[in-house]
Amino acid sequence: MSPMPTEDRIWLAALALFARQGFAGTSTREIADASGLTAGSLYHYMGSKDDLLEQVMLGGMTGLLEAAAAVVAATEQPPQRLVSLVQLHVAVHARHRLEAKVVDREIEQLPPATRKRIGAMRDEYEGVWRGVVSAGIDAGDFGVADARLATLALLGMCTEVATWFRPKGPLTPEALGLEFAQMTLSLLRAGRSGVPLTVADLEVPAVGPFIAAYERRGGYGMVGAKAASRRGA
Amino acid sequence: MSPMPTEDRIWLAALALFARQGFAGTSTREIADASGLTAGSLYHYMGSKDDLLEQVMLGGMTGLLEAAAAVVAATEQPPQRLVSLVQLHVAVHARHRLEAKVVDREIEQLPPATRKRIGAMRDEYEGVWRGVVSAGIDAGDFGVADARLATLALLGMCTEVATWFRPKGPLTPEALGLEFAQMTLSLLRAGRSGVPLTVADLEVPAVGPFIAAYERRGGYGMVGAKAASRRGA
DNA sequence: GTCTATAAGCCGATAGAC
DNA sequence: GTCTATCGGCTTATAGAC
Repeated sequence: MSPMPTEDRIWLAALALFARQGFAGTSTREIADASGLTAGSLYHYMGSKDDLLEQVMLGGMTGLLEAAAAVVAATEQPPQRLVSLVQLHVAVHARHRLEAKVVDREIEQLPPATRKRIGAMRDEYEGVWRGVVSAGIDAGDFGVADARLATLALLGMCTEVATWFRPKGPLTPEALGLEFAQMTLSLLRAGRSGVPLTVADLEVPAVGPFIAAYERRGGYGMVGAKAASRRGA
Repeated sequence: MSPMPTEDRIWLAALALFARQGFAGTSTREIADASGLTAGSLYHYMGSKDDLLEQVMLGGMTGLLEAAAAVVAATEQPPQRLVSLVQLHVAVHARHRLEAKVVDREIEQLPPATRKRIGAMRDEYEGVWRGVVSAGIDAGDFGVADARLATLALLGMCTEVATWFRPKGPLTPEALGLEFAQMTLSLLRAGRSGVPLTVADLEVPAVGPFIAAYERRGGYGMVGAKAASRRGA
């Protein structure tokens, strides 16, 4: 087995520590220890502790936005779109739960400029969901009245997956996404003329490619951005 | 207007700072500044920064557990029970969103002994919900198959309220709780022989007394526990 | 590419004056 | 009850040897 590159060891160590203890609760020495380095050596790979967080957040949000765009491009009707968005969000929050937890909880730790940028991306992502829910209500696909409230409820239930999912649990990320998609349709009272709509009734594209779209840019593996980070600084 | 007691100013300042920046991201000097004191004076009121967090978490979880017990005592059928649990949880997470956010996110920051204690309380609370969902499935009130999954989904959607609720928004905490209760029944596919059950069909006790049960012990106002904290130390 | 050594500053907490 | 002053330790980050 080939030894893991130092960059990746740092990335994974930081992700695990930030997810468990929070960004502010993690010292550079802890990251160094967990990576098998000393504190000073860390700065050969990263610009600063802040830069490291910025890259985690930017990578995660970029991946999520691009994957959501892929979902919208591959589907047309609100029910299919929403089912795919939920499957994607849940599977990503299960497969990459450490990264997702950091992205979801550490926005306030970013320096103001970056915080605004990430906040805007978060708003855009939420807007995609709300747009689909709204369109579904207008088209008579969903029986709920308040699109904003339903969207917030759905995002909440899907996002919290990152806090409780365990890889050794009974369900794979993809199977979990399917279960949550069904609960989503129930919550929205999806259906027409009193006949409930279930996931089984729908032709839904496979989630795999959407998860792949997330991992293409959103996953780890681009830690070698120290140069880019220094250029930006 | 009577000036706010120093204890309460410290409590509210710490709550606001812990909620926004996290426990680890907040210094005792910041708490002191926001309370109109110097760092040293803080220790006339608290044993340590850890003690302060412990009191927030213990107070919040105790309040939630006692209020949930009041719900269980005041209702009998699973649908009513769950509707009341959701109304309570949502209204408390809206009315006391700073405290709720801290309780929900800062468990890992506690020293191990306290962490275990709070973790056990959290498990107990989740167990109450799961028990009601399970009982409802067994009784034929709910159409979902997996009680564990449904419970996690519901707790997730209700807990996230603390992150997005704004007091100046369109809904009061109580009205929001009612909307979430309805979405809960939909998600669970509540009803019998194909006829959906709505909140309007149920006789549900008023939430007010349950919220009051939370606030009796769970709210702020018992900061004067420095003595108690010192006794314990 | 990794180390040691260290700078400069903030941290939680205490002592003691008033 | 609040202050000032301060301790020892830990923080992020850099410099320079190897």
